[in-house]
Amino acid sequence: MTTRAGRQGDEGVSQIPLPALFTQAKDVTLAKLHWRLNEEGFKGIRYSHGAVFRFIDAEGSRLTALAERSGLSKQALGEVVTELERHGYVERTTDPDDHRAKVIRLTERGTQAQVAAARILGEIERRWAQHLGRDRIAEMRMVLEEVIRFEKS
Amino acid sequence: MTTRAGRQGDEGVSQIPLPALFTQAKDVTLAKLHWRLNEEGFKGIRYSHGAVFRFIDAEGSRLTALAERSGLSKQALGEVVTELERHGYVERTTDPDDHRAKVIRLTERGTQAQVAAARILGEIERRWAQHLGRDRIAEMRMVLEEVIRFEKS
DNA sequence: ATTGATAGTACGGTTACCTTACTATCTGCG
DNA sequence: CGCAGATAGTAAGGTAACCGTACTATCAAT
Repeated sequence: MTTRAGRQGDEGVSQIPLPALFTQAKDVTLAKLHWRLNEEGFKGIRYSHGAVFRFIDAEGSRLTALAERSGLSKQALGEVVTELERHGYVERTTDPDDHRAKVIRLTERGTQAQVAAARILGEIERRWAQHLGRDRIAEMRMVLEEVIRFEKS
Repeated sequence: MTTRAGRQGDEGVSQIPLPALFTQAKDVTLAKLHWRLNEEGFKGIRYSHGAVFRFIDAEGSRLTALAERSGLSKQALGEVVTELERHGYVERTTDPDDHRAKVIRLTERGTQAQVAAARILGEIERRWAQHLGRDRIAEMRMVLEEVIRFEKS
């Protein structure tokens, strides 16, 4: 018995803790995404900006709506929007029907970035599927979703 | 054709982006781990403290060694150690052979926390295995590791 | 017209890191 | 031996990504 696994109650055995595994997976994926975005000329986009790109409506959304959908506070989201505005990815206009509210809308460039990000993430996943197995990646997705749902309930 | 998937080039389709999936999986796992630790009386342990618990040697380790293993800077790790010291989980003693260096060692309580954390993570994983399938969780682990290795190379 | 809710902003705080000095100590060489 | 250069750790200050608690502007409803 040199290095055989699976004695009896041996479960995980893979030594590396789950949170570290998830964190590293997230990190390598995001690193690649942002590297590619930069490569394609979408400068100044950072991790936190995803909260806007992921949840904004085509016709624009209110700050409060984006905050709720992303689970961030209004302030946190406000800062993100300000940065994206500075970089020309979104614009803030006062809602004509409600002068308290502002509508945040993707600019042409912002839409391009959104499309590019979705495409790049798709490419990353497809490359994984090619190298590690299409079914295995699909399964990983499903199991991750189930795990999240399970722990949240 | 109501809601059937798998037309042609349809790959991920699961709408939720991979980084979000990984992040949520990490978050729910860590939330549960720290909740349980607290429940068992291990107070004041935070996410970042894992860098010490995961990488420290039984005979104690130097700050520099822990920093290297965890990928953090010496300063970042120094702060973490200071906090763990305040909470009584580790102690810092000057290395008798090299007075520049200090040896960081788990206290009795620190070792208990380390053991508890490992046990709890094992329990979490076992529960997933019971509810979602033992093989599926094992596969998820493997695929995650492969994905990480793949993107890092 | 005032009162209470709502949209967004301002200000300050926290966590988890980082970089750039700096001090103390050790090691090797002339 | 004595000093140069490396190494261990600390100090100071900065940044990113958040948070909560005010506060202002506006709206809606009596």
